[in-house]
Amino acid sequence: MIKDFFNCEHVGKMTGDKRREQILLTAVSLFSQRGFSGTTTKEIARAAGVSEAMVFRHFSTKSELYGAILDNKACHDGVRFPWDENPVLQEAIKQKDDFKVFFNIALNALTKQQADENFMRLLFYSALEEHELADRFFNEFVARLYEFIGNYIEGRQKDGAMREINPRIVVRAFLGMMIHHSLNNILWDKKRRLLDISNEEAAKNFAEIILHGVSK
Amino acid sequence: MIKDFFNCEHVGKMTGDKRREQILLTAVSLFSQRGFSGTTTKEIARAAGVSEAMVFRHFSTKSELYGAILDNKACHDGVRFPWDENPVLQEAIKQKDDFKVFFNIALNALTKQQADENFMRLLFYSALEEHELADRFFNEFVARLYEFIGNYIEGRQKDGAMREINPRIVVRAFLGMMIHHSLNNILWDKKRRLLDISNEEAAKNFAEIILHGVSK
DNA sequence: GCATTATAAGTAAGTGCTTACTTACTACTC
DNA sequence: GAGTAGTAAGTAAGCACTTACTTATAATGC
Repeated sequence: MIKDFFNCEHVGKMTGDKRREQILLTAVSLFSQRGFSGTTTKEIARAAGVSEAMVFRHFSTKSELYGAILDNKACHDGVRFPWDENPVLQEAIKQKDDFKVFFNIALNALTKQQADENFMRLLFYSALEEHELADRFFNEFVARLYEFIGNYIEGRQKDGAMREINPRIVVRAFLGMMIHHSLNNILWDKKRRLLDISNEEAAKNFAEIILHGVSK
Repeated sequence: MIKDFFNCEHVGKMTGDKRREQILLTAVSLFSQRGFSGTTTKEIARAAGVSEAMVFRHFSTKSELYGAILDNKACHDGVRFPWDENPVLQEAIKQKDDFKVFFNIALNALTKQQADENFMRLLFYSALEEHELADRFFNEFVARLYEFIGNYIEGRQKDGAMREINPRIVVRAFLGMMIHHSLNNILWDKKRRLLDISNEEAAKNFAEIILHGVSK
C-alpha cells in the first residue's frame, strides 16, 4: 500500500529526503487513525518498513514528527484557498453570480474534504488534543476563509442584494453545513444510511439554502 | 471524626456506589480532555483521590470504565430529546409556527452543547477512536432527531408552506449550523475571536436562515 | 578502471521510565 | 467478627528514545 504509493520496491536504501517523506506520510495515516497518543513510534517504523531508530534519525521526537506534518502539507500541497487558481470562482465573483460563488466554494470544500479524509481526521484529533497544529490551521486557513466569504457577503449587502445580517453568522452557517456533512460521512454515517447524496447535489442544495436564507 | 469535622468527602471511606460514581465522573472529565489512550488509570485514580487499585476494584479494565460512561449518562441524565418535556416546542408544532419550532430546537441544542462541553468532546473522541459509544449515540439519538425534524418538514411541505427539497438535506444543513457553531466555540475559537454571539442570537439567525432557505 | 575513503542509510539491542493491572495486606463500620 | 473500603508495593509488558555498530554508495586520488 505505501509501497504502491511510492512506486518503489524499497528493500535497499533510499535517499534521506525520500525516506523522510515516506515516514511522514506513514505517520499521517497512523496519527489520523489513532491520534497522537494512540500511535506508537514502533508502529510508525514498522508501517514504513524501517527500524525505529530511523524514525528518530529524521525526527528528533515524536512531537516533532507530528508537527512536521503540517509543514509538509503546507509545503507540498500548499495551503490552497478556494480562490487560488480557480478562474471559475473569480469570474463568478466579478459577475456577482451569487449561486455560482457559493456553489463553487461548497463543491470545492466538499471534494477536498472527501479526498483528504486522513487530514480531516488529523485536524480533529489535533483540535481535541489541543496540539499547536490545530491552532495554526485555524489561524492560517479558517480565519482567512471567514474574511474572504464575509467580505463577499458584505459587498453584496451594500449592493442591496442580501438582507442585513452579520456576515460572519452567514459564513458560520454555510461552513457548518459543509463541515458537518463531511464529518457525518467520515465519522458517523460511513454507510450513508441517513443521507446519501453526491457532493454536487449537496453543494447545490447548501448554496440554495444559504442564498434563499439571506435574500431580502 | 475527622470526616465530620472537615466536612470533606475525600477523606475517609465512601460507600461503594458513591465512590464508583465519583471515579466515573472523574474519568469523564479526563477522557474528554485527553482521549482514551491519552488518559492513564493513575491520573484517574489521583484525580479521584484514591489509589489505582480502587479504580480496578470498581471497573475491571480501563475499557470497561470508558464504556460505563455512556450507560451512566443514559441512566442518570437520560437521553433527552428536544421534544421531551418541552411544552413550548409541542405547542409550536401544533400551531405550525415554523420559526418557533426551529428556534426552540436550535436554542435547546446550543444550550445543552454548551453546558455539556465535556460530553461533546467525549463524543468526538469516541467517534475518532471508533469506540462503540459513538455508534450508540448516533443510532439512539442522532438518527431519531433526523426522523423527527425531517417529518415536521415533510408535513409543512405537504401544507405547501415549504418548497420541495429532500427534508434530510435541510436537517443536515440545520444541524450542521448548530453543531459546527458549538464545535467552534469548544475546540477552535474558545476566545470567540471570529464570532462572539449569544446562543439566543445564534438560534434566531440559524432558524431564520433555514426557514428563508426552504421557503417558496 | 579500480581500490580508497568519507558519509549517509540502516539496524539490533538496549536504556530508564510508564503503563495497565494484581497481590497481599490493613482499617473501618455495622 | 464479617465484610467492605482502602492501600502500598508490586509485575510484566510497552513506551519514547539511544547507543554502538554495520552496510551501501558515490566521489576521489592514482
